Amino acid sequence: MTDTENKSEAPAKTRTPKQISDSTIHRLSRYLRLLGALEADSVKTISSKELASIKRLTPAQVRKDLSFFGSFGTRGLGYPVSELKVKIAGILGLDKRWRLAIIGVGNIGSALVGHKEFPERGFDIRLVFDNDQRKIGSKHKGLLVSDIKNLKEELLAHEIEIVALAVPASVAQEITDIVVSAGVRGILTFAPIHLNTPENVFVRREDMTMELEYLTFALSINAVKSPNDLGLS
Amino acid sequence: MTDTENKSEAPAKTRTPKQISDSTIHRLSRYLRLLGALEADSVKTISSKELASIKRLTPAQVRKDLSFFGSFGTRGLGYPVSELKVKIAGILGLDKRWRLAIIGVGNIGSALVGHKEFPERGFDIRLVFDNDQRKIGSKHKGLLVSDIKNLKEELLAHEIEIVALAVPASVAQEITDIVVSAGVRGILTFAPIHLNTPENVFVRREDMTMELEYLTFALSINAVKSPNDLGLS
DNA sequence: TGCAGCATGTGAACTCTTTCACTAACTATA
DNA sequence: TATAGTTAGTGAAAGAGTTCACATGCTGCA
Ligand SMILES: NC(=O)c1ccc[n+]([C@@H]2O[C@H](COP(=O)([O-])OP(=O)(O)OC[C@H]3O[C@@H](n4cnc5c(N)ncnc54)[C@H](O)[C@@H]3O)[C@@H](O)[C@H]2O)c1
Ligand SMILES: NC(=O)c1ccc[n+]([C@@H]2O[C@H](COP(=O)([O-])OP(=O)(O)OC[C@H]3O[C@@H](n4cnc5c(N)ncnc54)[C@H](O)[C@@H]3O)[C@@H](O)[C@H]2O)c1
Repeated sequence: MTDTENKSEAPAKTRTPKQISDSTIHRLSRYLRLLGALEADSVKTISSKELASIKRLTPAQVRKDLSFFGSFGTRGLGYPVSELKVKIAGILGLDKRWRLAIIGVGNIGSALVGHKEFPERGFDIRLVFDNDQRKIGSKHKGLLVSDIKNLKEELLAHEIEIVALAVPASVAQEITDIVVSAGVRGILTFAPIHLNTPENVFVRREDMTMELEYLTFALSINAVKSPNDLGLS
Repeated sequence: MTDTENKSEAPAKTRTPKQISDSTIHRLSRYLRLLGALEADSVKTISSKELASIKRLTPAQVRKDLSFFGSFGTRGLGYPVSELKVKIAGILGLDKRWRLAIIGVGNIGSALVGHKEFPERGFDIRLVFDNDQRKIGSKHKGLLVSDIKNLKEELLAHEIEIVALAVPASVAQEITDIVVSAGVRGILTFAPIHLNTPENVFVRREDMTMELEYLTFALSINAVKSPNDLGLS
């Protein structure tokens, strides 16, 4: 920790390094998707107003998000589509290809293995693991299923950077520990439990039940109260 | 102080009805999961401090979340596990079973159909749709695949309340329009595009690519800068 | 019954995020 | 070259969400 001498009585001259928020990063992903579509349509420039139209965002939001990373637009004109796309990709770390492994080739795991969008966006699934003898050694959509027993060695050998965890919750933590010991610092998990990991490992959870419960909450409130608002979308 | 009897029987004069945040609802889901596990272990009471340990939450956060909905604990003791579980389930609208339909029985769709946790948590998958003639009429994990042509009629007939959309992005919007016209007000979508829906329809998006890009952003920053902080977790 | 200890519930402070409002800067046109 | 029109960039204000801090009120025990 530490770093920054900040904290004195200085009223912050310039919003120093700045902390980038969770939501800003997610929005960058969305801008990127839209820019890809625009580029395919040969659109040359786009204004913050048009970019904002991809959802219920405001032009100011778009400009602020981008301003954290630099000045990419031209006043009076807008942003150059192709250029901005490259910039955002760079910000998100997508100027390189990433090596992934899928652990657990069950319902979710196989869905991931077959997903065409991943390689298109820079994610190469290099390894697939399971502990089921019937699956190990078999080809799964072109990928040989490896034995979970060799998890650490194979992750290291293939220099895997990100792992998608699609195993039962009961074994998610123990597998996580091995994954972390293999130097993997990015985990996308589908198990509905909290994973304990060191500070420098990033975990994102894809929790469908949680999202469904968000919907039931919203629907229940709305059924009882007024038919709109509550700010949920 | 406390709330003096203003006019009417309106509670709280200051902090008005209040808006419940997105994050509070998600945390309630997580509390609920933990409470289920605790109940299974015959734990009788739990303090906000212990509840907070499920992640990087603070006891104050837990208490604040719950306080939006009432006073469920006992000072000096904590919260009664079983009782709190029922209360939170009620808040989230889980005191009833919900009728779901899955649209698109491809990679993701079949994963959802086979997922055991859904029925356990109150979600009954009643219908499954596809437009592929080879799939229509066949049984998929016990469920007959319906023809997408009959979407609206079947949704209405079965009084479907929530739909999970697992179709290609290219057809997601048109299917959404039909779904909405059938009175469905909750949608969980896996297509990586923004869906246009009326105000009173709630949409939640499960976007794996976005989460992966969050990881690549975090990993890139960390590779370049200091090996910790930046507030990302 | 009284006392010590403990954990809730909550206004208030604080921090983070979004929106506002204005200036700077470029394009297009005449 | 001047001028009108447009839009990015950005401090500052406003709005949300989180954390603090403490009084309140319960439990358990002597
Ligand atoms: N299927 C869904 O729609 C869905 C929805 C939400 C959450 N999830 C979660 O995603 C995870 C995976 O779900 P699923 O439906 O794919 O389950 P699944 O049972 O179909 O697949 C799990 C796979 O993991 C393998 N496995 C089990 N133990 C292992 C081990 N120790 N090492 C390696 N592999 C092991 C199994 O052999 C199996 O292939 C679970 O945690 C589940 O709760 C699934
Ligand atoms: N598979 C993944 O891991 C993954 C990851 C992220 C996002 N997604 C997204 O989830 C969605 C589904 O992905 P998938 O991998 O399951 O795709 P898929 O192609 O395996 O399945 C799509 C299914 O939808 C059906 N379908 C197509 N058009 C239809 C129509 N008009 N009406 C009804 N059914 C129709 C197809 O027959 C097929 O069964 C896509 O939008 C995809 O981008 C998938």
